[in-house]
Amino acid sequence: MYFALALNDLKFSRTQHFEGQVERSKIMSKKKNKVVTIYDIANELNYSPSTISRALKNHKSIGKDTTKQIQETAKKLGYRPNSLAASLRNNRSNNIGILIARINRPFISSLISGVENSARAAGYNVLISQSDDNYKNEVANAKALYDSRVCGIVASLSMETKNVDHFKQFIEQDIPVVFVDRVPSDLNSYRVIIDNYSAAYKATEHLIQQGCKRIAHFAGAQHLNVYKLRKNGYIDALKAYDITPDKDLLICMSTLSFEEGKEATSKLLNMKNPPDGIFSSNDTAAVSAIMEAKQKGVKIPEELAVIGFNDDPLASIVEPALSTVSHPAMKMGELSTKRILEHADKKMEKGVSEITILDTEVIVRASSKRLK
Amino acid sequence: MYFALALNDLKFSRTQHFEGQVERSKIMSKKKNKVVTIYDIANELNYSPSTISRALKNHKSIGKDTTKQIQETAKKLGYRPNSLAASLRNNRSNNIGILIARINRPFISSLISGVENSARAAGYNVLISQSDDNYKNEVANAKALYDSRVCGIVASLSMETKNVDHFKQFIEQDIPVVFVDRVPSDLNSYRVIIDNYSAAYKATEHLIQQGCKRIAHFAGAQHLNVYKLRKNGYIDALKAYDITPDKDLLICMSTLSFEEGKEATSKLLNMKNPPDGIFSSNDTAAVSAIMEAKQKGVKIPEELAVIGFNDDPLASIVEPALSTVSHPAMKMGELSTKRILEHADKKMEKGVSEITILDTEVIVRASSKRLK
DNA sequence: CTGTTTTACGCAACCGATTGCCTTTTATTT
DNA sequence: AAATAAAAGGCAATCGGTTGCGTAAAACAG
Repeated sequence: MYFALALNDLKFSRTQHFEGQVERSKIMSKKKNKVVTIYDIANELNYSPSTISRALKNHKSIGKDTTKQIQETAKKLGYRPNSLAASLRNNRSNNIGILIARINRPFISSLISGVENSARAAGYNVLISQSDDNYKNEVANAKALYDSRVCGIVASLSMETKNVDHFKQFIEQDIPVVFVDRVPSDLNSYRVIIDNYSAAYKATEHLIQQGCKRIAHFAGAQHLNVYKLRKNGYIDALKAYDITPDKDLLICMSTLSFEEGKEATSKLLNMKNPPDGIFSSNDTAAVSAIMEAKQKGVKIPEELAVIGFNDDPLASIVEPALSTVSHPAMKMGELSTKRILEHADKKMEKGVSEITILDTEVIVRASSKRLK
Repeated sequence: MYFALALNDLKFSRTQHFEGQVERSKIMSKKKNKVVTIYDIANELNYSPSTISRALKNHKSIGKDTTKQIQETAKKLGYRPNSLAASLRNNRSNNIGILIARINRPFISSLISGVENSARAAGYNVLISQSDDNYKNEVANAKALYDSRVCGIVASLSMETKNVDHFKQFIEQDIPVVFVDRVPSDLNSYRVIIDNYSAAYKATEHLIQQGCKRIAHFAGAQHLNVYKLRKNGYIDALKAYDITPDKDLLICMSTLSFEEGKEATSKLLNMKNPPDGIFSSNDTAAVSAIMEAKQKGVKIPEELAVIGFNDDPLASIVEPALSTVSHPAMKMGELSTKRILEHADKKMEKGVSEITILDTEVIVRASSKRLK
């Protein structure tokens, strides 16, 4: 009897280096920073660690009462699962990686916010990385996220990215990749986007309906399909209203920055035949256009109507307030997380992409309101 | 001879469940998604895994040549360390946690950006969590970050936080906690802040020097020391210039939101003896004041000079451009990371906090420029 | 009262890197 | 040349949770 009890007591203690370890660990357990593991629960209740593990995740092969008892004891002891251990064993963490160009931009930080909210609600953590719009950084960050065994990634391409091979490592390991906004067109993946073409079409159409005849467009880097689609929407809207696109009014920028916008506006306004409207692919450049025009004494919207894209906070502050196109960043982040979490349940077919398209709307403010 | 070779070949293969495993693993290794581990390198070069591990981190007990050979082979085989395994063993990851109220705010997203840049440069990842200015979320997020074994955290308190016990778990485990901006005053930790008192003093002084006699202040929640210090700086500046602080001009807000600012401004302007200057604890409320004043036909800065705090992008867009106080968010993020990375080298004394204070400057723009 | 299924749980390998201690070999000292 | 020190590397335990397989006992069927 004595032996049986003794054996029982030792049954699930971990293999130890030293003979005296049992005593030592008892002492240890008095220290406050001792962390509780499933082995401690196992010892407490005389179950095996496997039973504890299963009970904690409500595995059906463990009895109802046992499960309850174990879960209560776990709570009583203040057990906190070591996710590193589980991740190592499963070769997958519960971290979602985010790969974007720059965190401190309104659209992106709202996107991240959306991802974070929904990820955390589901018990996942969020790892961020920014490439600073640099291709090499993007590749390095993709490696780093891969190495930390993220269970999925949300990505928006850098301005420089043309080759997307660095995402293939994820796809090969069946790690879901969700591209948002700036997405590649030739990779088997999830995509969460807006209909850039029709958004641009509607924005341009709005300017036309306000009486603009010569509408300029600030286009972004054309290898990024968001900007290409916006440009196409712009051109097709013009054509639909029998306006011949004028090459001089199509300004291709590389970053759509404040400076680029300012300079472009300056040139446009100095033309012998200046535009009476500008549709910018982002709000930053649009705001710079407004400020430059005002400085030059050009009346907005009477002489120059302006509409931007994104609905950044700036848009409602600038004067006159900037008309723009809504870009549901937060929502896009939430949907991206959803795609990743759902992915576990299904098998993605090779060569198939799942695309989620969100609605946008033209937000009309003073900068383009010429009628009435 | 035959046996010796055979033994040698098997020497470092992991313990396997099945007899036929050796063949099987050879087949496996042809699959492209086989991941290379130190065991593979060990087998390749006939060294033990421990030697590989040491060589890869340039441990001095491994010979120079051996180390070189191992590192080259590692590269050749495309070895990528499994940080989960290392983290489990060391009970610490190389993830830095960020705990803030809201990601999509200019100051915060720049702060995160600074943390991310410097962390990644040092080979660390960044985990984010936002509390939405809710105390319970903050506590839960702290738990989550703790559970994922971050090696340090950067935190800025939520508006609601009064009790900071949820940070003690980190300190007990010697995990460095760096508070930024909204810091507690009674916790043994690192802090990266600006001198809020003197920044506010200087901002208020600036308004006085521009001829303001009745200066109002938009104060934030007073249990957060940033806002309390700004209020104190404001009051002391007034006193220094023999202006008696008027209680009616001291508006305590809870969130310093656009709406709160608008409402407060409206009330102030309706007073029989309205203020001729406003020093706001943030730019959002300051901008709302400008807009509200303009709408009421109050001239800025002639009838009402306004200065904000933070230098958000909005500040230079609003018209007239908002004077404000710079808040080096990016820099603060970088310094926070630095504190965490340095922490490993030193021992923090119980009861001692290390505080880093950054310079700020008053940025004078049109909204407060009354002279000349 | 046997034979079969189900229930409930234990065993031990496993994930991959790290590290204290030990052994063997080589270099240095007296 | 003997003794000591230093260099180079291996052994095996360890971190903590997970899981395929095996088994004893209980429930059920016949």
